[in-house]
Amino acid sequence: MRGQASILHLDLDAFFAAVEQRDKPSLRGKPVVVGGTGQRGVVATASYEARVFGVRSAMPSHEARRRCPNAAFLSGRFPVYREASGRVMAVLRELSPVIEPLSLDEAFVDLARADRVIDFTEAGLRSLVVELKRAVTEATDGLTASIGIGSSKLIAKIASEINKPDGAFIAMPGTEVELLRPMRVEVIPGVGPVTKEKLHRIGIHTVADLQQVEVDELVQVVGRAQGEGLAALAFARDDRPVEPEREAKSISVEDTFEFDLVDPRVLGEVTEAHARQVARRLRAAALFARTITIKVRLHDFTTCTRSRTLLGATDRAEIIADIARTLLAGVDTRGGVRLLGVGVAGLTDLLQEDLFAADVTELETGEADVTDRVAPTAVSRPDPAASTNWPPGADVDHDEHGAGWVWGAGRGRVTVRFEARDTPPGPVRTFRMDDPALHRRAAVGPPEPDEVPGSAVVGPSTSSGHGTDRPPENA
DNA sequence: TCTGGGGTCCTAGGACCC
DNA sequence: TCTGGGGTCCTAGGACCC
Repeated sequence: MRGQASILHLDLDAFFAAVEQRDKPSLRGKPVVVGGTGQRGVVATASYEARVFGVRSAMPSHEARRRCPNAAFLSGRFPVYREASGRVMAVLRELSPVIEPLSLDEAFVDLARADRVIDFTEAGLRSLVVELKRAVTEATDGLTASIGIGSSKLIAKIASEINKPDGAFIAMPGTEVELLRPMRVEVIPGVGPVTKEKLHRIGIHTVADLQQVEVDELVQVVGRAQGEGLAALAFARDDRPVEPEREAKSISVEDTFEFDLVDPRVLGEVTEAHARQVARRLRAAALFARTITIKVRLHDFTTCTRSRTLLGATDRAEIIADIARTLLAGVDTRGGVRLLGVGVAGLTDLLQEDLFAADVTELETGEADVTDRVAPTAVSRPDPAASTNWPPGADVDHDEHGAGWVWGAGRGRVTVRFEARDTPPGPVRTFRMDDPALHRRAAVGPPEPDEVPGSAVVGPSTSSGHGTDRPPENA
């Protein structure tokens, strides 16, 4: 904790859904749900209109559909979100070079290390917030953010939640403990459903309750690290710095299948495809990994992980794939596999090929891992006429009707609404999926290698700018 | 017809070393 | 012929975050 309210936390409001409403005029003011649209999908973001119906992040999509059948359910356009996020981060970086993005829609800023002189009085911070909110909205063509300012990460983050959406709260030094007192324990980051339940069981419901209890008792209930952490946070004691460049500790790719997979051959192919993707990301980051992990979620939702650590680090798809396959062989998958993941950890930027694993490199060499041989969705979706090529919300162009987005798809047909960010709500038309005049724009979802010749997709796709000619900032 | 995908951090036990 | 301690690395699982 610092003597000044010098940490700022920014949180974009209902970010994914807000981007969709920005780009799809007919959805403005209406419930929008972005997330997995399949049987096993969950909600990533719900617009505030959808939240009225009780739709929440992480809720299964079928439950969201039950609660709000009239919402638009969209599968998400991540290149577009990345582009908007990049613009917001650039605005923050103008304020201070010391920013720590937590995700696409959240970041901390260290105002104490700003390039310019900052007025840390309440009035000064208030006008900074007004200016910042205006800059974010301008840079993103209409998105809003909520901002919190305080003397620590804890307080800044909690403050940004207080007047959400499109709000701000400045917690001046000295007011922190009183601010926290009446709040429920789960406002403290790190207190999830399990910890909350444990605390409830010993009579702790509010931060005030937490302030009364002995550290030893806390440690007994929730463990050493968390107990001591909570005891400090209850009194707003938090000196965690804003860390601009945190290095990645692991890289992983996983996939939940529409139907449980049983066929060991198919599981092997998925493992290999994931391994290739992991290797590609390792190489893109110029990193090498020493530990290979697989994650298997079985039909009954039990999850197990298996890992092996090599003597030296690698970035080779064949080695990662071979070890992953060996690890998978040690798991009983006969009951069916719901999710399969491959990950790596122990990352370094030095190459040191494993002596034993070197045996398997003879299996395959060369550029075989540039494209996926098996797209997981292809194996999990036996139906070739499926609408996976036309995910709801995806950008399309029609030779005659122009720019639009996928309203829905099925039975060999695609319904498109023709509108864009700067047009009025547009008309809806239906086409055959193989209509040659109809084209997908942004590459969202399963990789389509033919669309991106010779290069992996890095950063926003060229089509994601919706008429802007600005180059991507964060590629 | 329940329950994503990408991560981080912590815990606990066993091997191994000094 | 009794049972040290500390430290590190590895593996597996789990809570939590957005």
